[in-house]
Amino acid sequence: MTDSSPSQHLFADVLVRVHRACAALAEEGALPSGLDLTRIVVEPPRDASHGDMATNAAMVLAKDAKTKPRDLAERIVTKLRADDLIENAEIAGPGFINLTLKLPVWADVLRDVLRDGEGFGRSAIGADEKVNVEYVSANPTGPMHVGHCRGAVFGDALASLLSFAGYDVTREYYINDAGSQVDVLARSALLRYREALGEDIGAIPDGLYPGDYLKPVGQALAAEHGDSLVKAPEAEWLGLVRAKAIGMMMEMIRGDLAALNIRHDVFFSERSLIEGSADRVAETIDFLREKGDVYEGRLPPPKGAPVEDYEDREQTLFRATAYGDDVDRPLKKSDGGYTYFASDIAYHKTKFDRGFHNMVDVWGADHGGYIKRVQAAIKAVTSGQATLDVKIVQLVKLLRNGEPVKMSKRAGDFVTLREVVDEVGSDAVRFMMLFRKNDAVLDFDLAKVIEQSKDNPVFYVQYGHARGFSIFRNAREVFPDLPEADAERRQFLGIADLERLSDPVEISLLRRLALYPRTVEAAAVAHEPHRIAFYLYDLASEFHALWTKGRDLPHLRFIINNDAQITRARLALVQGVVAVLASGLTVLGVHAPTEMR
RNA sequence: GCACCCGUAGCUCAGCUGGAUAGAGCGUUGCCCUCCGAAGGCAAAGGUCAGAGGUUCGAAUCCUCUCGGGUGCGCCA
Repeated sequence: MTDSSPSQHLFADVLVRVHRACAALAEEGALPSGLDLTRIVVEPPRDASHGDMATNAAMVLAKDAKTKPRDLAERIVTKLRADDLIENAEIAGPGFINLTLKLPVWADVLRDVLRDGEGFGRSAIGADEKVNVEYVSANPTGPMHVGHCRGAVFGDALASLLSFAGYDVTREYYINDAGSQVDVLARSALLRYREALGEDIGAIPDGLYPGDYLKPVGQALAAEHGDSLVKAPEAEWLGLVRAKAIGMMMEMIRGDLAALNIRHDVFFSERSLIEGSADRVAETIDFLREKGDVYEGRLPPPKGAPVEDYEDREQTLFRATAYGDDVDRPLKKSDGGYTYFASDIAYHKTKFDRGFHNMVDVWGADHGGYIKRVQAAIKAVTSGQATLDVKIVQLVKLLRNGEPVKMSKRAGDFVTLREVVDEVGSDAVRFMMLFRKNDAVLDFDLAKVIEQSKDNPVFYVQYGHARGFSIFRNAREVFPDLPEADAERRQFLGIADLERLSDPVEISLLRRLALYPRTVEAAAVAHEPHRIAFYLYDLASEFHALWTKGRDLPHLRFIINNDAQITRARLALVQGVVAVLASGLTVLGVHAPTEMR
């Protein structure tokens, strides 16, 4: 295969061949022209005995072609058999076409991997389109706790995945620094300030933040202002103390994120929407009002949970129902300030104004009821030109040996993210958070994730990578000059006689490698990074199995002392596995170790 | 009451956006290994995909209803 496609995507290549076969049939008049080919897929068969790949082309096209699926399959098969990639094509079941590829195809796949290394699997489907991924966005009122960490890891991995798939990704954090919560923060900090000046403040009153983490803020304020704020009225110190506290909280949060190997490109301040020369929230409301999407009106009282101080009044409403939401949503509070929703509309409008037509928000499960209104708002504010996909991450149940972990009172009744990362490491946290679909609740067992056993997926996958390097180290008895550096080693192994990899288990492993680019694209399109984690687990599993086979069947060992040729080819296979494991782990933000300690 | 998410093996979960005989790990049971490549291997049992209808060549997947669990429901973010 000399005309390797830009994506090194074997499944995409074969799909092209199938399209070509259909086009040829159309030209001969055996098929109507202008058929919709987009529903045709080429996928791995459930059972390996069915061949290397299967396509549903005949079944999908049969109706429009006004023929029976199996008859049409017959014609497509004739074309496909003439293809230089395809060894054999057979019809099965209701009209599946099972394809067996020519053996050299697998050597070509490995050649691609050896050429591209960790870049294998990189895709261009994103076409450099801009995507904004907003995640974490925790309130700047304290350190991050475990509840935040799943969304943080998920968002970060999704951003990496989209980037790997060819999107131009911006990682963004929305700082909620404008609501009443940050005023509470400021009042809490002022108390710590008085404490730092030597005053006995007693117990922290209800409604204020009790955590010790505000003590450094108090000390910093004392150092900067002496006792000048003690007697000042709140109006004088509030803004100043608030800014200081938010600044220091954000520093702390950035530190927490850094411990998880997470960084954002943009930290967007909610306050910046209304401070300074322009009031972006007012502008946005005016914009919507001109479109007729904002009006003054009344809302029926909410059902279910009774609202204590409910008051039927006329208010400023966004016509969310015109865009798929269940009720219209208020934009102003009774005190005249904007609702959080109003700010959020303006905020998402700035994303659009900054050129993002693709947006992804990562939220906690408790915000699920908020999705419709924000999507409605984005439709209104961008005239349908932008899309927002909201990914909900479910709760994490923190366990230790199966028992729920008690909350630590000191930090203010929550387990901090830092405590967890310090205990089990960023790799374990990240991988386990991603080894589950985002919308399923997750049990996270502090004891199990650091276990060095097959039962621990983090270890299992990382050990696969390390085992590859262990094989390289042992291989130096046969190839003393096997290079240490990745690129050189890939080149060294790339000249191996890869066609000698012909044992069914070796081919099976190569088939798995060929699946990687397809997995990357599917995961990126679906916004589901967990698919990468599961793929890596499967790949590692198959690699370990092959290694183990060498115990009973010495001829299958990677290193065959009296046969440098086959050893080199198998080392190339190991290199392929190592490269893809490293690639996937990098996408997930997990370290790929060269040895386990 | 309404909206959204979920329901798959004893347990924890995948299932590639509608494909073939629904998979994996744990647990259970039975063998093998425990010298040549430590952090084991092989195999078996185990299913009304919550239930009932519908859509079509074909449904765990899409639609409707029912049951069961979670989340949320002006002026918190």
